[in-house]
Amino acid sequence: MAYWLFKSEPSAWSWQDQLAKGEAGEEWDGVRNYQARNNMRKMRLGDQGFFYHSQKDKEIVGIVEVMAEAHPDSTTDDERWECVDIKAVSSVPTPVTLEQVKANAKLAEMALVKNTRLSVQPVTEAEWDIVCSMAGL
DNA sequence: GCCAACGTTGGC
DNA sequence: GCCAACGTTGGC
Repeated sequence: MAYWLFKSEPSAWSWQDQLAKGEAGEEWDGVRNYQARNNMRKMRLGDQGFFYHSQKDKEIVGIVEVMAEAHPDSTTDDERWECVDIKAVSSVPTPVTLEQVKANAKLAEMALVKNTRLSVQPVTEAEWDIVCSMAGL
């Protein structure tokens, strides 16, 4: 199983919005970046990811699961763009801030730190484990 | 609100 | 195919 990180501006699509969708989940649409799209194409059913609030909060607030693999993005006719569907699994007991991630030398290679503008990122298993424990999981 | 980083577009 | 111009993202 692979791990990912989904970044969203709370004002556009927040963790609360995602939670409200429950088991129905939601398309992770609107991605217009090749790297992010390529990451989504690699996702498989059951893969898990962090849900990160950018801008104001800058923290990992929840865990999501891939419930549908890459398919055309319904928000555009441009067939270049695809998206996956994700559903909320749980909120994290203790949100992990960007500041905390930056302060941890073992997480220095995370795309969250190195490639700040990428909205859909891969997370290694080692990084996943560390962040989970920081989050109180 | 500013600005650095980076991706995309389009002229040549 | 290069590169300048431009637009967007996101941290500060």
